Amino acid sequence: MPELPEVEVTRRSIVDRIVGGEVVGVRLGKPLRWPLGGDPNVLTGMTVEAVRRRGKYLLLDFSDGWLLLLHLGMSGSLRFLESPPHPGAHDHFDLVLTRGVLRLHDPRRFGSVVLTRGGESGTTSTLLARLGVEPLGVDFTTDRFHHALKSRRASIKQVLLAGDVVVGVGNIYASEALFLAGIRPTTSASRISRRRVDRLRLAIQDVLTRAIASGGSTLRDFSDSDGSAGHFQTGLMVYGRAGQPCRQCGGTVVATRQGQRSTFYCRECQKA
DNA sequence: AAAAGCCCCTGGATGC
DNA sequence: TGCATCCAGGGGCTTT
Repeated sequence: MPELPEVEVTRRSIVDRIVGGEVVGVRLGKPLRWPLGGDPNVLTGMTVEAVRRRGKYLLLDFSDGWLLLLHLGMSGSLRFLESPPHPGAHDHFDLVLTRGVLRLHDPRRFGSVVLTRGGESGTTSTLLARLGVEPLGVDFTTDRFHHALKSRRASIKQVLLAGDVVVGVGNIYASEALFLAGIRPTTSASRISRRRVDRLRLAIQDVLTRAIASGGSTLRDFSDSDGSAGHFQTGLMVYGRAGQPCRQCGGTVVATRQGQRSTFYCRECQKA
C-alpha cells in the first residue's frame, strides 16, 4: 500500500512521538520479509535519535550507530499507541518505549524490520544501495533523470516502479504522474524527449507533494500513526478509474497490465 | 547491463 | 452458503 507519500506521512506522524524516547524492549510476531539481522533487544535502554526516510524505507537511528530499518511492504502500517491493546494476529513488531509503543501491523508480511549498525552491514547496505535518487531532493534534476532514462528501453511506467532511477513512486503515483505529464505509460523510457522528461519530473514532484499534504492515499486501510486515513484518493485522476470519464477531457480512462501490475491512463490525454 | 517472470503472504471482492 | 479465482499502495531473486 504505502508509497513515498504514505511513508513520509507515517514518518512525520511518529517523529515527535518517538525521538528522545527510551527503549524498554521489543516484541516480535511472525517473521517478515527479511531476517531481523540481530536481536533487537540490544536497543533496550537506548534512545531514538532520529527518524529518517529513504525511498519507502523508514530509518530509526539509535545510540552508538544502531539503526532499525522499517519497510511497510504492501499492507503495512505503523501506529503509536500510548495504551497498546493486546497485539492482534497481524501485529508483527512492537518497539516498546517508556512513553508508548510503536507497532507494525502488516497482514501480508511483505514488510520488514532489519537491525543493523553503522549502516554498512549486509542486508541493509544491499537494500539501500540499489535505490535511485530521492524525487523531492535537490539531486533529482532533469539532466540526471533524462540521462538515466536514455539507457532504458523498458516502458517508462516499469522504469519508474523499478526504483533504481528514482525512488518512492509506486503503482498509484506512477500512473498519476504519467497522466499529469501527458505521457503514455507504455512509452519506452529511452524515447522520451528531454522536454517531456522535465515535465515528468515536475509531475512526480507535484503529485507526491500534494499527496503528502493530503495525508497520503487510503485505498483500503492505510493510516498514519494516529490512525488517521489519508484522502488523496479522492483526487486521483486515473488510478483505479477504469471505465470512468477522464477528469480532464471527458474521455474514458482505460486499464492495462504491465509487469503483473495494473496501469491506468487516458488515451486522449496521453497519446505518446 | 537490462528486462521479464516468479515468488513471498493474507484477505477481500467477485463469480458460479 | 460454499468454494474457486482473481486482485491488491512492493520488490528481491533468478533466468534470459
